[in-house]
Amino acid sequence: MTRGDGNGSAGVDPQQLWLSPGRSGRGRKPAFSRQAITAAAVALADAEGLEAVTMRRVAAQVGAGVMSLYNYAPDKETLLELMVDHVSGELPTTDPLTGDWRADLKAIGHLQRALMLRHPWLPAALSARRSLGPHTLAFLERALAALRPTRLDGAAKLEVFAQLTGFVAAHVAHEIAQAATAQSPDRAAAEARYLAAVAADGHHPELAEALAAPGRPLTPEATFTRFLDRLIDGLDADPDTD
Amino acid sequence: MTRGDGNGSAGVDPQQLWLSPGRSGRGRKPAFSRQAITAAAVALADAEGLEAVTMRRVAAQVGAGVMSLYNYAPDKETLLELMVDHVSGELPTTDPLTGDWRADLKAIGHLQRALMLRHPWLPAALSARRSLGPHTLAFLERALAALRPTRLDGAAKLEVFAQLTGFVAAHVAHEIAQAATAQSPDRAAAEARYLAAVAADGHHPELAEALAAPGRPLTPEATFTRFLDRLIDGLDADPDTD
DNA sequence: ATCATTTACGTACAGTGTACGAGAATAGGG
DNA sequence: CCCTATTCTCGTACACTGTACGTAAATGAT
Repeated sequence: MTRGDGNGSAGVDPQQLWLSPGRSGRGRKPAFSRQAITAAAVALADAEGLEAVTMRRVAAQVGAGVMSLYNYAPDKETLLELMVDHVSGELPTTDPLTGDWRADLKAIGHLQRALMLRHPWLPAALSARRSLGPHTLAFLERALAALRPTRLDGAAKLEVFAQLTGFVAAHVAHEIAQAATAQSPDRAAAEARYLAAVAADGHHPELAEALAAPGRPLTPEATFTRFLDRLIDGLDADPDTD
Repeated sequence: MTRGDGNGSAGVDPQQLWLSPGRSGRGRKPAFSRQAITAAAVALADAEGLEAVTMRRVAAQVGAGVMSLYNYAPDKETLLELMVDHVSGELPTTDPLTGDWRADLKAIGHLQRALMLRHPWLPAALSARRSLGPHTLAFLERALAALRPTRLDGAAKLEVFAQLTGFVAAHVAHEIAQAATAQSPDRAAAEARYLAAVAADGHHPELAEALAAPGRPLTPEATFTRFLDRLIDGLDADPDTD
């Protein structure tokens, strides 16, 4: 019992998903499509957040029976992967590159951030999910092209892309959380009150000082740009310089 | 629609948790403790992952009835916050700082990474959770102290800490996922086969080349250090230089 | 002893993902 | 044209989730 979970010997290709829808013409015609189901799930997540994406609600959205969804995705995890790749299709992959790999990489980071702001559930859905659907791959291809002027080896380029994506996701998640508390006055007030109390207890002098001298607030955009620039400017074109 | 999501009017202090255990002596004595319950939940997560942390299993672990847990934490979300702060207590906060703020910040990053590797559920639990328990605050205090030599204003220091934490979490999440697939031979083989197929389709020349010239593999440790150094070395001590 | 207060926890309920299987639709072969 | 294999739809059922509610027990103050 418990779950059987058995990661021991599942043994199915996790990427078989992306290959071969493979209709053989025989049998009943599908009444829905992966596209439609995925799009419905995305619409639901956009409107009400990731936790609103339940099999029942997605089914209702597309007008299908709940169990019919399982003909298009073997389980909910997979549906989430489909969602991630679906919205990744919004990322442009044909704009010309400038040839300045740092500038190109920064542009890629900004594209990712914009996508995540448009789909606030994306950072959460992305974390720990490592799927590589066609749209994700197309964007990866573009990032690798941007990195061509560097002399990084293949593994290092892939690592840079993963790192960049993770960094942007972490930043946007933080950004969204901050915006959410800022938009709810009572929540913001409660947090401010709590921090003030902590600062007043005498055990957190640095925090007290930081809160006392906040500085002028920057736009999230500016903060993101600053950190992204720092990260990318720090990257080295040649791996063997240290 | 779009974002409304309806957090509209919850309105309870989210930080009241950390203040006032406030026993007035009256009434039945508690048979358990927040500490014990939190520790049990952490042990469960360490052993079987975050999804094994259910109220029923935690209760069984500490020998309590399920509903008794709700006397110690108002809901599961809160229990997760308690868990985060609990393990944050493992972070040292009294080692002397060197005065070299970059080196100190790097050390802080390495401490965070070590903690997350010890508790692999931590990156997931951390993402989108923005609680500030006493241990988290103590560590924040330390980070602020490390940043004292800079001329950053308060908000910028806090931002640096949040950014660093997010960066480390993203990296470790990636690192853990990678280690997991590497450890399961069939999964790794399936992924390799899939990528090889994609590389062979002719539409992903950059990916094909990257896979063909992987370079010698680096340890996760080395990769982390490299990126962390890049990020921190890129930080500026003075906010007004651009 | 009474009473207000606090905690313990059994029961119950709405909601989750999904296994199973019965029925409907389709296409090819006789 | 029926037959049959195949593919799809989807109702029902089950194990499991978080937690609201209510009752019973324990405690300190009066």
